[in-house]
Formats: sequence, C-alpha cells, structure tokens
Amino acid sequence: MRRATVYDVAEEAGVSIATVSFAYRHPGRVKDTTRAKVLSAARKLNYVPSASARGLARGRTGVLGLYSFDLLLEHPLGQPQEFREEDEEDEPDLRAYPLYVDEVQRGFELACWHRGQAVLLSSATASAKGETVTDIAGRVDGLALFSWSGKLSTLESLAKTIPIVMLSQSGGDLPVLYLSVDNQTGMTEMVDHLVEVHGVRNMAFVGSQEYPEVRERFEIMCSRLSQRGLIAPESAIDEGFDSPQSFASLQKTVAEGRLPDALVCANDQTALGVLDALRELDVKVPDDVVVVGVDGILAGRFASPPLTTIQLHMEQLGRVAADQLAQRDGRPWSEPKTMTVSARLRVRQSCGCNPTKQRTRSL
Amino acid sequence: MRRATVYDVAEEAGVSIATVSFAYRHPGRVKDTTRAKVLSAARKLNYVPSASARGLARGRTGVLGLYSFDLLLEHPLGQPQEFREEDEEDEPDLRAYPLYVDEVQRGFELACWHRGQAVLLSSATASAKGETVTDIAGRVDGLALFSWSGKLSTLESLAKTIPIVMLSQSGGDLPVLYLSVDNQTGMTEMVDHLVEVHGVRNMAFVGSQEYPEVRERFEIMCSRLSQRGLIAPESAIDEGFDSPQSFASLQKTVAEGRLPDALVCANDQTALGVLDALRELDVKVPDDVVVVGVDGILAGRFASPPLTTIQLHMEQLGRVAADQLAQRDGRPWSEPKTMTVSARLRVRQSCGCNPTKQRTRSL
DNA sequence: CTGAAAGCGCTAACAA
DNA sequence: TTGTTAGCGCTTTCAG
Repeated sequence: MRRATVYDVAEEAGVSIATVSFAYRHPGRVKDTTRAKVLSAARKLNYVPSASARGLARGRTGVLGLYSFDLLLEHPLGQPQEFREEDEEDEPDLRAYPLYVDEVQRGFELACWHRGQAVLLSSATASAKGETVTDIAGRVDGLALFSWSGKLSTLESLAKTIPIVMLSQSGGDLPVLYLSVDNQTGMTEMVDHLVEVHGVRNMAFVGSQEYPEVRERFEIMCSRLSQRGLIAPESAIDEGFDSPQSFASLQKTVAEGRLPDALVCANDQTALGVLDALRELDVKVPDDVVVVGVDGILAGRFASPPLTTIQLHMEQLGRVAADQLAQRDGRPWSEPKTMTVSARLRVRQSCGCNPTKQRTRSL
Repeated sequence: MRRATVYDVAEEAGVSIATVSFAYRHPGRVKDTTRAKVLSAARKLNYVPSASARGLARGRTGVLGLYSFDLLLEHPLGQPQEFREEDEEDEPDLRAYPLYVDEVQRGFELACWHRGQAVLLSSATASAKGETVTDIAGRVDGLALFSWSGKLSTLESLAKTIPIVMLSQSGGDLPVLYLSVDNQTGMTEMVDHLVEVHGVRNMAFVGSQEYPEVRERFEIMCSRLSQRGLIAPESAIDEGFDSPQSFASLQKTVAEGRLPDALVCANDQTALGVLDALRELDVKVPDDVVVVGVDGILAGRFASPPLTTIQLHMEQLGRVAADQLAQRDGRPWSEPKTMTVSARLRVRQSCGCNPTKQRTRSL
C-alpha cells in the first residue's frame, strides 16, 4: 500500500491539502473541529509526513549534522559484519571507546535533543575519503566537522552554503566557526604544576607533529618553559605511540640514559602508549619519570598509574557547536569566527601526586 | 546569495538539468567531457545537491534512524546550556556514560558508516514524550527504537510505513523486527555458575518489574532454579535502585537476617545500586552475599568488587539492527519477526570468583 | 477559517 | 549521449 500523503488525508477528511498542512504546522489557524477531523483521518490512513517534501518546500531540513573522520571507525570495527566471539578474559578495549570524539558527539546530541532537534551523523570512510561530506551537507541546516583532511575547496564551497563548525581547529580564514579547546591555559597550568610541585626541570614532549593541534601544544609548553627561565626542548619526540614499534626512539633515549624528568604527551592515547613502553623498559612512573597527557579520556583514569592530564571539556565542545549552529538557522557565517572551550589540569598519580581517594560508593 | 541548484549548474555548463543529475547519479551514462564540464560548473557555483529534493523525487532518503528514550538525556544534561565548572576531584560519572544504549548506538553507527550511510539520531524528550517519533520516521528509510513507552497506535502506523526494529523487546505481534538479547542462555549460565561453583541455594532477584525484559529475566531464573530442583523465590525484590531511598526493602531484609546467598540483579545499574546499599549496611560482597548483574556496562568492570555479569553484546545488537533495516530498503516488514543476539557470562569478583589478572599493559 | 495554485530542487521515463 | 517533461509531497502566499 502506498504511503499516505496530504492528498489522501485531505480527501478522507473532506478538506483541502492546505488545511491538512495547517492542522500540523499552524494549529492556531484551523478550527478545532477541523483539526480533529484531519488528525483522525491521518491516524486512520497511517499518515507519516514526508520530511523530504517539507524540507524542499521550506528550504530547511531542521537537522544538524556531525561529520567524523574514520579513525574511530577502522580500528574497533574489526571484521565488519561478522561477530567474533570474545574470550572470557578479553574485556572490550577502553582505548578504543569511549574516546574524545565520542564525548564531543555526545555533547552535540544532548544539545540537539534538548532543543528537540534531530542529529545526522556521518563519517568519512577509508574508501570515500571526505567525498561524502557534500552529501551530508545537503541534508542539514548546519554541520560540525572533525579535523578536515579533504580538499580545502570542498570546504570552501560548503562554508558558503551552510554554517560550518570546525572542531578542535584553532583558527583559519574560512568563513566558519573554529571551535577549539583552550590549550593555552591547560598547557600552562600543566607546565607550572610539573615545575612547581614536582620540581621538573627537564621536560620533553611526545606527539606526532603532523597535527596542528599537537604542534600548538608543544609550542605553548616551550614558551611557558622559557618564560619561567627553563630550557625548552629543541624538538618534540615525534611519535604517536599508537603502534607497538613506535617506541624505538624512546627505547634509545632510555638506553642512553637521557631520560628527562617528565614526558608531556600530546594526548592521553599517546601517554598510554608511553606508559606501556616504559613498563616494558622497566622504567617506573612516576618515580623514574613523570608522564602526563592531554584529553582526559576514560582510559587514562583507569590506567596504572592513573594519568595526570589536561581535562578537555569535550562534551561542552559538542554542545557549543550544536548551539551555535542552531542559532545560525541555516545562514552560513560570512567571516571566520573563533571560540574556545575551557581546559583544566586534572591531577592524578602519573605526575607523582597522590590524590587521596575515599570511596563512598562502589565506584 | 541563493544556493545553487541543478538549473544554475546546467546553465553554467551549457547542458540540461537531466545531464547534471546524470553526471552525479549515473556517471557512466554521460560523456566524460560533459561530466567534467558539469563538475567544474558545480564547483564554481558551490553546488551542494539538496537531499530533500532528491529524497522527494526518489521516494527514499538513504538514511537510517535510531530513536532513544530520554533516560540518558535527563540526568547527565544537568543545567542544560550552562557550563558547570567541576571540582577537581569530581570525575565524570561512569554510571551515566557510557551505558548500554550508547553501545547499541555505536554498533548502529558503525554498521551504517561501513555501508557509507548516514544515521539520524533523535530522542523522546520529557516534554514531547514520543511525539517526535513520527517526525523522525518521515525522514528515514528505516527506524530502530529503544523501548517504546508511547502509544501503540503510533507504532502501528509507523510499522506500516517503514521498517521498524524494536530493540531489546523480546516479542510482540506488530509487523516489526523484535531484536533482543538471548536472556535465556545468559540467565541459565548465570544460575548454573552460582549454583555449581558457589553453592548458592537461596537466590533472590532484584529489579523493577515494570519492564517486560526484567520480568523475563526473573522468570528464566526461576524456571532454571526449579529445573535444578531448587526453590525459586516467589517474587522479585521490586526495586530499580536508581534512587537512594529505594533500598528500604533491602535494608529491612538485612535487618531481619533474611539475606539470601545471592542477589541477582536485573541489570548492572541496579547491581551497582545494590552494592552501594550493601556497603552502607556493612554487608560484605561477595563474602556475606553474592551480587551479580546483567549488561556488562563499563561501570561494572570498575566497581568494587568488579561485577560478575551477563555480558550482552550491545554493539552487535545495534549492528544487526542497522543491517536488517538496510536490507529492507524502505519496505516495512509484513509480519512480526524475531532475532536474538548472544549473551554470555562474564565472571569477575562480585560472585566470589577471583579471576587472575595479569596486566601486561597499563590498562 | 479554508481553498486554489504556484513553486521548492531533483529524478527518471520517454523522446530525440 | 543528451534534452523535455511530469511528477515527488509539502508549504505558503493570496483569494475568497
């Protein structure tokens, strides 16, 4: 049976299609009895209004979009469709989920739902790298993007069509909202804490320099160090520590006895990798060397030792993105705009602190 | 500046609108040079095809939807728009996120993304309880629903319009796919484990009987107990343990010295509540009483003691839902269908077992 | 308060 | 290989 349309409902109710539409969209402008007739006809025919048609007529979809990259997609998916029976012992990997992207997404969703708005989620896939973004852009009134690795021209086009938020991107000159985290405050607090509380003098930075965000953190660290009259490292240890073999240079450093006082990692995932590597090399954290991260992902909290980190308020980031997009109501920004979300030091034990923990609950 | 349309692109490229459409949708049926002309015109005009128009013309949106209830929405949202500075000590609440819903959602997303399909997320809100579901149904080619508390008639209408998956609902007679977890196997394994390994004779069940899924688990437990020649409890302890005051009856039980050997909880969240309550009453787990749950949420893994549970493969659930919906390609099911996803016992320490844990990594 | 009618931007026969 | 054209289902002036 064909899906019921306004025409069917109008006929069943004995009114015009305009009245059917009004009954839903402008209830005040229709007599109550008429409205009742319409609604009852609709129910009888299982009428479900087509959002496509409405969107077309109104020039607005009422949906906000969030576009991710596929980092998170590839790894945990494993064998895509098939179900792999897990060992009893093999707990799901905290390092795969939830990550900071998931928290941003959650904030985005919460903000939209609170407004009664739907969220469209999409993701670049390894095959169609960034191709699908235009497709999703055509479906929404506003779009938030995680780090963009596709063509700049694609982005430019989109930015002229709908409002775009670039997440975790500290700035640029496209007419979009660059929404990032306050690396400045966070990294500064971290350096100060390590220097003042733990007497760190010799601070190294670990992180893949490929990402602008990572480079920014490194630079902030160096400049704060200089400000305090300490020597900043010439360069970062350029490793992401996402693969087991990436700890070669660290191994070398240890072997040569040039381990610094502290290893500041560009993010928690890197820090966890470093923690693993150090354990294998029999280096004690925090006794032999201090290790800290940035992000505040869950896995860091349960690492051993629990990871001192800069807690980014990712959920807040997602929420702001959604709220800002909603405000634009489909109108693209006409010039670059920048906003920042706070980040604060969260002291746990990998820096040498020993926060007292009294558990009053089982968690 | 108005958004560019097929007409604009066609004019710019000196072709007809059909050719523009073909250039995108049926690249093979257009001469390469023509296609190039079209694409270049499109780029020049920042053309972003309207999904509304396409959806209308095709009678299909290409999007799959997932509709949640607002349980997860209300609590963690707190003061909606405002940002509340958290105490240093105040870590995000593991009991609020991630929960099993989040894992299902993740599976749903992964399956869709893998197929290059977008996902539309929406949620009932306290104000518009289940009203919005029809709206979202009009936007998608298939919809998965978490436990439905709205009007049955609404659901019936939807089920005649698009394919619907009911998640965690063990069966019914609507023409939808009821997709649930294999409670039978899981609960049976649990009962057997407690009886055989821990010598439990006197087993109680805790959980709010309001939910069908919970009642089902209780019944399975009872019948397995009977099968084994043990006495099944007459009734469950009908508490959700989501509010602090809900432990009154448990308190009474303890006071009267009628604590059973084991408290089997309808889900992990309840179990965590029970753990808290017992701690307050100074009852030791697992020494004085065994406590187990169902779900396998993250919080249970980090509870103290770590919670023995039935691990539901929620991600798998979401994945199957998405795959099944995609297969239907917009055609509703014509009769009820049922599928089940596996669930297995995950032994940790709250049952009295003491799984050896050797950490080779920091996590 | 209700109806007639003109699009909204795109797809897919069908023709050429 | 490309163009013409008739919808897809809904919203929204503008008349009545």
